[in-house]
Amino acid sequence: MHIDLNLLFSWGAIAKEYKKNEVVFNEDEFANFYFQIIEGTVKMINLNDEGKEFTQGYFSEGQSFGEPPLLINENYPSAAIAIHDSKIIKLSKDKFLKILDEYPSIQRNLLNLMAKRIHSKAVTTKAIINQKPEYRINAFLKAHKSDLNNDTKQLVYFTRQEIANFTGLRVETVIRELSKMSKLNTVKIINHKIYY
Amino acid sequence: MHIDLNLLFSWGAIAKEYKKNEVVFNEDEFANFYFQIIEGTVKMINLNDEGKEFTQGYFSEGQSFGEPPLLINENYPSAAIAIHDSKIIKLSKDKFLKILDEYPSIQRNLLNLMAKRIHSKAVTTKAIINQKPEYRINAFLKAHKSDLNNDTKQLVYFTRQEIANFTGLRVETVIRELSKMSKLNTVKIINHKIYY
DNA sequence: CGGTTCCTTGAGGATGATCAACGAGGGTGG
DNA sequence: CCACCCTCGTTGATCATCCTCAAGGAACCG
Repeated sequence: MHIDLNLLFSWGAIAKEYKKNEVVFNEDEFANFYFQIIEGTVKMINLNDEGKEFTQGYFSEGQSFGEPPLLINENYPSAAIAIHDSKIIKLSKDKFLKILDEYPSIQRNLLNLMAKRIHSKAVTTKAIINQKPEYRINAFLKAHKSDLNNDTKQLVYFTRQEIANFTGLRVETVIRELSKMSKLNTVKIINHKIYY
Repeated sequence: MHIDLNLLFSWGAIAKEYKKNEVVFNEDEFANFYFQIIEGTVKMINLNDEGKEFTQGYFSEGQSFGEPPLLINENYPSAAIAIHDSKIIKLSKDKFLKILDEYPSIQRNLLNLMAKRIHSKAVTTKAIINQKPEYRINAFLKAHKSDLNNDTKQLVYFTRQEIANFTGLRVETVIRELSKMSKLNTVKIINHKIYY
């Protein structure tokens, strides 16, 4: 979902620039703003005690993120960090809630977006719980396939470290598992690049 | 969230009885109905290839479940099974969607519910990914604490098997971990019952 | 061409799963 | 009342798997 930029600006939203690796909000911080990406990419992550990173999701151009806590007066369960230089539009919580009230179609879009997110989180959790690294990686690759064309394998634009962060595995495990999978022809690896 | 029963009936909903262990819907089945529990309890689960069960959630009296696929034309990512004899109200998908259109306040309630679900799924995923059994169990216990009173420990109404299914661990691990935790006084175990 | 990020491989170890066997409690019907 | 059953809890031994640590190689970019 995304809300029309002119509408956002007319309600007093401002665009803010974030440098690569800059924090948009932190875990356990209270939610005060609606965020929508104009350009760039943001990741939502959790860090555990040992500093291991788990990625909840990536968001890019045209996408909003971090809405649920706005609706339920909660703190953010994860941190948001720009992974490229990004331009992000911010609107205060109360204005955002007013927009939802005034524009039923926006509220409906948001509802559908939430439904999609829940669905994909259920799928993700299911894959992660399945233990076996191969399942996790496969599920990740399937979920993040841009094109659903089955015939030809497509380049995967994620590093092995990123796949590890998404699947809760370690890089080395991802590497070893991917090379197993390439032997079984589940993926193709050409010149270190992954095709799925 | 729950929708007023009279309203549901006036739109043609019917109440159906389910026996203990009866399937309400299966994983990968297409979503045709809105479900709301009148009495009883339903669990949403996934089974992996080896038949190991992972619990996505429990739902009881007054709660609805399985809504997201209705909104996005998707199949169910998990199965729903009655864990007690239950009475559940069913309303067809198109009628449900019409209700959402006609009653903005219901749509808004659903939106808030979805926000809550996403939030708690994020928290769950975070805990599970944290690897360490102790974290997972602790997070589970905290999330399912009925009362937020910190002073006195309360009885936990889950079997060790259920905790295992929620956390993706095995029963034996849960048992061993719980007895470790009782030595550290994180939980109390009296006569096999868990207090947290 | 120097630095940074990413990928790769091996060896060793910790940990949770698995398997197997048994104990404990609660409810029901004879 | 007690004998049985069924579900739940417990314990120990062994095993497979993924993590950890360490070291080095490859690709890319200004």
